Amino acid sequence: MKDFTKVMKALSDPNRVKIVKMLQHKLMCVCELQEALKIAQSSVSKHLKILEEAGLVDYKKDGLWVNYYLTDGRKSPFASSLMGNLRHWLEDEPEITELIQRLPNIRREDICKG
Amino acid sequence: MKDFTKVMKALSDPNRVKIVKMLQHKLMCVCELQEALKIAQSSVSKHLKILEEAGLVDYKKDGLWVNYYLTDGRKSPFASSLMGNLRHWLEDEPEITELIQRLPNIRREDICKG
DNA sequence: TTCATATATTCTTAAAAAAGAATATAGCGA
DNA sequence: TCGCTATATTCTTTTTTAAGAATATATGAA
Repeated sequence: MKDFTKVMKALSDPNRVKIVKMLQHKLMCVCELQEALKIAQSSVSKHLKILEEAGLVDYKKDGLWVNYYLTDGRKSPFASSLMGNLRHWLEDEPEITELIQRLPNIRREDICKG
Repeated sequence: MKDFTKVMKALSDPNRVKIVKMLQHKLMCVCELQEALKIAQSSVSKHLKILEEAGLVDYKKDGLWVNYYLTDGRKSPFASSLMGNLRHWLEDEPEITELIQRLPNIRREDICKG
C-alpha cells in the first residue's frame, strides 16, 4: 500500500511530472532541471529525492554533476506501469510541449561553469 | 496536467485507495464505508468528493442513502487506466484483503436505522 | 408540518508538503 | 592543502491536506 501511494504522491505534483517528462528526452543534471523549471535548486533536489524514493528515477554521479534518468520502474509494478503510460500521456499538454521544446536550448555548459 | 495530478492525488491517500478497492466488490453507502474504514462520517464524505472530482467514483441517491460506485473512468484516460490496473493491484495487501473479508458483514441494515 | 436519519458542508485544529534561503557536503583543479 | 562549484540537507515559513466536531441539508415517515 505504501509503495503504491508513494508512487501516486510522487506523480501528483506538477513539477515532478514535468521532471519525468523531460527525462524521457534526455538525461539531465540538477542545474539543467532547475533552469527548465525555474525554481530553487533546493526544491529541485527535493523533488528528485521524492521521485527516486518512489522508484521512478535514478542517478549517476559524473564528477561534480549528478545526472538523473528514468528507471524502467523495475522497483515496483506501479512505477513500471505508470512510467509506461507516461510515455504517451500528457504529450499534448501545452505546459509540457513548451517545456520540451525549450529542452535543446538548456545545456549545462551554458548554465554551469563546468 | 491538472486532470492527471488530480487522479494521482486522489489515489495517494490510503483511505481513498481502500474505498476504491471496496467499491470493486459492491456498491456502498456512506455509512457502510464509514463502518469499514472506522473514520468520521464527514471524513468519508470528503474523501468521496475528492474521488468523484477525479472521475473515479459516482453516486446514485436512493432515498436517504447515497450509493457510491466506481465509474469506468470514462472521464479521463488516466482514471480509466488506473481503475483498470487497480482491479489486480493491491489484491494481496493485508490491509486490503482484511478489509475485503470484512465486507460481507458490513450491511447498512445493521449500521443505520433505515 | 414536524421529527428522525443519512449525508454534505463548515469550522477548527493538527499534520504534511512545498517553497526558498542558508548551510553542509563532495569532487574537482591549482 | 585551499578554493571553487554542483548538489544535498537543514531551517523557516507558507500552503495544503486530513481529521473530527458541529452544523446544515435533504428525504422519508408520522
